[in-house]
Amino acid sequence: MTIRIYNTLSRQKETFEPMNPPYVRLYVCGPTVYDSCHIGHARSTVVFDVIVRYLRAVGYDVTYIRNFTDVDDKIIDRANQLGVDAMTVAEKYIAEFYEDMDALHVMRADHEPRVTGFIEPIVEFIGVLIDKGMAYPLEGDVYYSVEAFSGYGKLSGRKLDEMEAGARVGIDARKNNPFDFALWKAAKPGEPAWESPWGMGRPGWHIECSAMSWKHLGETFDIHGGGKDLIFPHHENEIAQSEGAFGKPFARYWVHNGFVNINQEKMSKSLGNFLMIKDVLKQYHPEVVRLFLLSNHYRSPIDFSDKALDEARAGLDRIYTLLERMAGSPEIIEGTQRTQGTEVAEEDSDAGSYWDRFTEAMNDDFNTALGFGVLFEAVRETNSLMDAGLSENLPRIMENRADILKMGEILGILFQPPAQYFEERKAKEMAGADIDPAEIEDLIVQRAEARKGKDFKRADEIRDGLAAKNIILEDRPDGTVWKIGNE
RNA sequence: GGCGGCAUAGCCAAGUGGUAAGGCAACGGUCUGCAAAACCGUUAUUCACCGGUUCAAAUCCGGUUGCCGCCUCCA
Repeated sequence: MTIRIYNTLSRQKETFEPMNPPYVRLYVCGPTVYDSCHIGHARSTVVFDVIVRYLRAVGYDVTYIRNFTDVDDKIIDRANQLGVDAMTVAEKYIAEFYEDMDALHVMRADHEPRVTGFIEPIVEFIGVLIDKGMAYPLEGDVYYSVEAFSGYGKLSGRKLDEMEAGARVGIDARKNNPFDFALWKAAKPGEPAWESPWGMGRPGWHIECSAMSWKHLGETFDIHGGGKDLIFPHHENEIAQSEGAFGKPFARYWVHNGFVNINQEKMSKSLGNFLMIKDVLKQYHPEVVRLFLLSNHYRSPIDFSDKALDEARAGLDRIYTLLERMAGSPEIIEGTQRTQGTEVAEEDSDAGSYWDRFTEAMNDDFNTALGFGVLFEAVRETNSLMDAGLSENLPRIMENRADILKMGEILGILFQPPAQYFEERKAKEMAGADIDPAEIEDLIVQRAEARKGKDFKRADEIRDGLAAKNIILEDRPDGTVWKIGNE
């Protein structure tokens, strides 16, 4: 089994060969906690969540590090606005991050270091760079000297002498080179500050990731991830710091996820169209959001819209409808119990299965969009087998069921009992709509009476009336259930 | 100005040399009192356009058009 990963550093897909199999060391840049998480944070976090789940599922022993930037200009600004201290702001948004990501079924990383808990190694790291002549103190700040690192620009494909200094930000004449960046910032009055050989201050933005990955994963590690926007300058600067300090390659594979646009526009402050995760979750089930985020390849842009989310929901409904159908079948429930002890043997006999096709998709640069294609094919075949005859097709149905759930586990969906999924989906939508469950139940009873008396006109009136409110009735062998439609 | 990406059916989307996955939507059929769900079938002789390479190209090369991202703290 070979996994191929697109490496930003080489701009091509490469065969993934960890330094020390089966160990994989992975570092992903986490959020700066100065505001609520938006849908873009969700994409990055969910994408790497899936990558970690997959690597583990195929046998790698992954050490996953994701940091919190909990001291920074923006946090300080926000604290000043609110009249609280920076720590209070950071704590609030770290708590929110966990709320949002837990809801989205994102696993915790193995270590989630915070900058404020990492000052000592950061100071140590800066000291190494100064000793090597790659950084210089300047009036209480410390700057990295980009000219001292010959590889500067290799990740983002830039050359120092071709970059337009000051294109967006005024040039600081004190620096040796306009692209020199701060490793340490002297404290201004009232700002959070720590002692250092250069005076009271705090770390620059980029140094934390070099220091944290160094302490947790070593001088060289396997995969470094983050959003595309971090390629320059953040990741470029991390490379300069870490390779400058240790003279060894830093991360071997660089993985960057694309952006989420909102109705075809980039999310931005000026447009005021930041879409927060917590707001999206008020309207859509978390697994719908995950399905949406994973329905495009992780490197492509993805466009958020109600229509796109509604389609994702229709797709997820389809899968859960099958699981619900299975949950209603005594043979399958019995089959589940029977096979529970024989999981390992089942996996061996899985050659050529949907799961195998799914792994092929995932092995090709984590192609979750293709993976969903396999999942939906499995759903269709399984429905078809159940239509054709449950008992004669039971072994195959059980096999498909196991594969579907296994794929769901990697994608981070299908974790709920189907009945609960449909209940929660209903609850989400009733929150914003004028729907009274008791009234619906009452109408269903009335309709059942009418049907019993062959008064189909009355029965259809009730059903059509509900349909007008986007409530769909399903008459099943064991009674009538209602669902909210996809409008 | 520099660097990079994208353009596939009504919509979303996978597919990087061997003859167009999957989802949503629509229509027809089976099932049903009628529906819903499910299944079957139909919906791109064609992958922005023009050239070229090749036995063979959505896929490689050159050009044109259009859209987008990055170029100092935004995932």
